[in-house]
Amino acid sequence: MSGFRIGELAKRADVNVETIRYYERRGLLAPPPRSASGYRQYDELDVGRITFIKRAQSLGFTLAEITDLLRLRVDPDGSCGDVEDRARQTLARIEGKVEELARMKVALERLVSACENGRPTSACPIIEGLES
Amino acid sequence: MSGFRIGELAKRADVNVETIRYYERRGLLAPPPRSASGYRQYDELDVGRITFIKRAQSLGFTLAEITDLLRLRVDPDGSCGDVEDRARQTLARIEGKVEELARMKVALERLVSACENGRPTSACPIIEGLES
DNA sequence: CTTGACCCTGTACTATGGTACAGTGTTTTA
DNA sequence: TAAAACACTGTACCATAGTACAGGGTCAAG
Repeated sequence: MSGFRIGELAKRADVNVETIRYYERRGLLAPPPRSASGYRQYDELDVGRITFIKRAQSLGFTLAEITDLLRLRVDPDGSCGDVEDRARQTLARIEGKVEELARMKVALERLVSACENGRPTSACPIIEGLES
Repeated sequence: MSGFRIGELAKRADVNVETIRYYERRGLLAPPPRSASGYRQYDELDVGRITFIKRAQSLGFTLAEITDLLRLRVDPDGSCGDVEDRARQTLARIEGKVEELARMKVALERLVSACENGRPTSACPIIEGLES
């Protein structure tokens, strides 16, 4: 319930202490209240905020995009659709990457089977197909 | 047919001149022959090599990984078992990336489908889902 | 025969997402 | 009460992937 300091928050959110201060500098975390001696005071909600940042990051959002997302959340005029649009854009990007990786995978699998057939490695028309 | 200089290669491969020299420094492009006056001489194949790098990069490979891929393609002595090993390692890496992207995709899809337009952002399930 | 476009090397700078001190002050614990 | 552990600010540093000069040399056109 009661507040804790940056080291404890770092442990709970499983990030580096420096990362928390970095997020504050970047504007991803609001400057928290300070104790009499100047120590940052955090609470449970801050764990959630960092979790949010880390999750969003793992979903392919940059810190700049996450800053936008966080700003949208605070904005009373922002609608859920705005966030959905951003998420859909990210989704499209991810799908494109998956498709291209699948193509690359097929090309490499063929290369491997060409090696198994004892073909000379100098002749590698499959990967060269990626060049055009 | 005939060779061309770095500016022409940059245009054809749609990259910056500096990027080409950077790739050469990084070992992604072999140092090309030089003209009498010291100008780098390129040919059509170099366009393909840069396209390959850019493609692989768009698939999420770092330049270090692409260096590996290129070594696989332009093998020094054609020891097929060695090449096969590297190909399999690269394949495993690709599969790992595909899985990672698939996880991101599923998470985002779930959150997007839970999102109903018209809700205020304070009640957006994408944001709520990311916090917990 | 000079101007402008191009190229050379080398170094410095950019952005992103942090991480690592240095030097100092504050709590905690043995 | 002293040392360890933690916190503070500020600055420097890391990797990645380039980009931008500075201060030259080269080459074709007018």
